[in-house]
Amino acid sequence: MILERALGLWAARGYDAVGVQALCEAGGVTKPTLYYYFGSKRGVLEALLERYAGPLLKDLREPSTYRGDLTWCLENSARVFFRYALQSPVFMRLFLYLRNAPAESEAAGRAEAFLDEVTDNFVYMFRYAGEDHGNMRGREEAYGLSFTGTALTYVRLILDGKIEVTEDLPYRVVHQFSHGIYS
Amino acid sequence: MILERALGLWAARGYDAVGVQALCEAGGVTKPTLYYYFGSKRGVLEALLERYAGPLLKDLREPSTYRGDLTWCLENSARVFFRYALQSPVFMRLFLYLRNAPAESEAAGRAEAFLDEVTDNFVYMFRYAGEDHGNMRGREEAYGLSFTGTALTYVRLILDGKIEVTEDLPYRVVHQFSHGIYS
DNA sequence: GAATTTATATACCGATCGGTATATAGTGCA
DNA sequence: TGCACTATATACCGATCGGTATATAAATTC
Repeated sequence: MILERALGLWAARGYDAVGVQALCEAGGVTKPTLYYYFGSKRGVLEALLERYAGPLLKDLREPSTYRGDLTWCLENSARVFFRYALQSPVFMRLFLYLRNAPAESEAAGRAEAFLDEVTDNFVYMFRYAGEDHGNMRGREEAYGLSFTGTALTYVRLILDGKIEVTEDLPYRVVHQFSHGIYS
Repeated sequence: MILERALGLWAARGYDAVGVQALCEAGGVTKPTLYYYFGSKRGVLEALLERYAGPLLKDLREPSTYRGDLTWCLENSARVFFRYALQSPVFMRLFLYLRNAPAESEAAGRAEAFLDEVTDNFVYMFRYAGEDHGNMRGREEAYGLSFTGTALTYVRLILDGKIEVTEDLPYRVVHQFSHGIYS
């Protein structure tokens, strides 16, 4: 419950702008109680990431494991992202915020491992896929990074209500990524 | 000079994490002096955006004005972004940070107008281009948003040293955007 | 039932937050 | 010279920051 409220506040106003006192009031506890369970403000963020980013990483693992069908991987990975954007929009807002937070900020430091793990999934995926797609020669890494950016760009658009989430959105996004906007 | 130092501090640690006192010490002035010129902490951010984001918007205006050659527009717009990533990396870091900052944060509120203006450039560009490219039917807006995201994804990769900036990078990015990764 | 552990609250810590009241230097001009 | 104006500094404001010392209530164990 405290974690949910903290997520909401941080996603709306940012990590530094929401103090421990505000977290306590939102969660209906007092400061010593919060420090009893989490140890510090940073500890609350860590528990929060464990709770929410853990499942996302787990859900991404299977679709991002290359088994011969790159398009299947991309579409289903995108599908996971978009599902989270619909079902956990507040967490995904925090996710995007942390991903672009200044490197030396406390929040970004704690989130870095999680964020890198997401990207690494796709870099590895393209590395393995590259063995079957010779024409990607040497661009596997760039494609992994690029796809992560593309997927999260669309997550952002979904969160902002700029595009509608239809059943075929993963197909369209991956098709555009794979064959360009003219096809 | 104060603005430069403020830019550096905010880009490295975030707007909320760097107080007015720190800005003053970094700039070699005292608080009343800073408040004499800028009125408030928020005022420093506004002056900062005026100083740095203004030129970026200006430099984007020409390449993003559609005159019949969409590829030319995209490549030269990308070129502007990448040039800024190389020449003003600290500002571009702040730019990405502000673009993904929580909606209700003070910093994001002040930056919103600038950020929207960047995106709007490309949305308009695709709207006009759509008149010449019938097969884009109804996807002009999505393409404008998507291209902005793609360009900034690459800016991020450049800032993080993940990809090298070569002369043909704008061509490659736009080619991938236009024709996909397989071509 | 006594001792121990777990969980919660009151009240406080020094430091820093954004911002300002007040005083005083320098500067252009009559 | 004296007046107005610009520019800078000292010292302070109440509020909030992250975090804690201490006390006590509830549950568990012996």
